Amino acid sequence: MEKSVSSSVIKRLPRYYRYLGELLSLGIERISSKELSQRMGITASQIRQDLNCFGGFGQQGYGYNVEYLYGEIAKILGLDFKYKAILVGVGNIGHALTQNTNFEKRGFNLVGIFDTDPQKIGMKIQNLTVLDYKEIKSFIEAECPTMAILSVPRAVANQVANELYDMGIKAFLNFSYAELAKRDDVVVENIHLGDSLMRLCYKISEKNKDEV
Amino acid sequence: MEKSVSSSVIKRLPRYYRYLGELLSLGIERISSKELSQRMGITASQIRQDLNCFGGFGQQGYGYNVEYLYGEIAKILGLDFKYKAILVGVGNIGHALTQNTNFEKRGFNLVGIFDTDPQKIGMKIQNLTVLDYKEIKSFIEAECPTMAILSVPRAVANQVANELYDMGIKAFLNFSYAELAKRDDVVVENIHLGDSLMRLCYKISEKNKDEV
DNA sequence: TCAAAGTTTACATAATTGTTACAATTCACG
DNA sequence: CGTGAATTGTAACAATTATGTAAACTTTGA
Repeated sequence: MEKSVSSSVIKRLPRYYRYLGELLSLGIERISSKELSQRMGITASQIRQDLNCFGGFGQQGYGYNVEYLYGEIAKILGLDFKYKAILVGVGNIGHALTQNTNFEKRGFNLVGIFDTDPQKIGMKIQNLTVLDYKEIKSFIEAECPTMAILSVPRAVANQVANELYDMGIKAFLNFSYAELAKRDDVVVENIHLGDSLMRLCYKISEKNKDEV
Repeated sequence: MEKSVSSSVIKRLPRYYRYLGELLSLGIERISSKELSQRMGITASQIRQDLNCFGGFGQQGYGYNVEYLYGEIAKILGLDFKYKAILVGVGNIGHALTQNTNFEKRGFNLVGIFDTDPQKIGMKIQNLTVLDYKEIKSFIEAECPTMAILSVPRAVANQVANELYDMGIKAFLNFSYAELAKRDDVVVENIHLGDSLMRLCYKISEKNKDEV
């Protein structure tokens, strides 16, 4: 097994990808770590070191080819393979996600939407129909989705996650305020909006202190 | 000026707050760093050191009083003061936010909602009416909000942020895919859903590699 | 009242992460 | 085709962050 790459590096990868995508759409063909560092506000050497974790994508005296690097990072992130995803819980956040997020460009393919609320079951969202949560087991058995977007109330989050786990889902994008119980064979990305708000609140308070 | 607390510590504070809130609702009066560490999955030593950045909230031989510590962290985060916030852009995400997020409990008070779309202007959301973005200047002058939740399309994000900056807003919760230009006197929390998806994609891909 | 058990605090140590510096390489251009 | 400027890749160094632990303090129970 290769030496694993530190999570600090992984966290930065999507940001590199984002910037490269923009450069690409601007028609820029090549970029040096120095110029990219200025745009991104991090040091050039960090960029070089980060990228070197995965191989030498640059060329001395030339820099990095934007299109090539963009493609390589996509491969590293695994965006070239489309994992099937389901959305569980059509709350406002869940609904919003389906509209705004371009899953296809980020490694996923949304194949099913589920809820328990009779009012929501049957609704058309994008090109999908909201299904009854009761049917989720047979759906998962048939479709074998890899990932579930969990957008259910806090109180039931862990229960639902456990049920899905037993049905074979080992990856979650968790929007619920609850913290999912940790398991070795499960990967989770949490999006805790409340935490972000509180961090922002802290920053504002700190800034105000300094100014007084 | 006191020595500033590292951002690693700050990032963890909301999570402590969340766990303490839960303990509180469970009626647990006191907790040791050891037990909390087991629940949270981090070392006891880190918990103690993190908390000690802000003062000695614990008592040797006793542990930490949950209610007291909860209150102290709220004070540190600045949640006891309610900053006025406005929502700019009633996209799906923006709309969802107003429904799901309990701003009041996280240091903010939502006082205005703005959009440019005539179809949305006039809509009632919670107890607020969506106002025309054209009116935002006079509104800001009158109400002096501290923070803006930016939920506008990528293409206009930086322009809107600049306009708001000129009107006096120096704190942003940014949901747009764009990266806001950095300024010294502005604080920003970014929520890049796409990045989270890609990180999750990476984790899934890595896990699959290991298993092969 | 006293001793033992438990726990924080404070600090020393270890591990991780980021930066600096420079040799090796390539490009650009006359 | 040769020289100089540009740029990466990488090793050594510095800074930050996390962990382990001894000393001091508090509670508890007999």
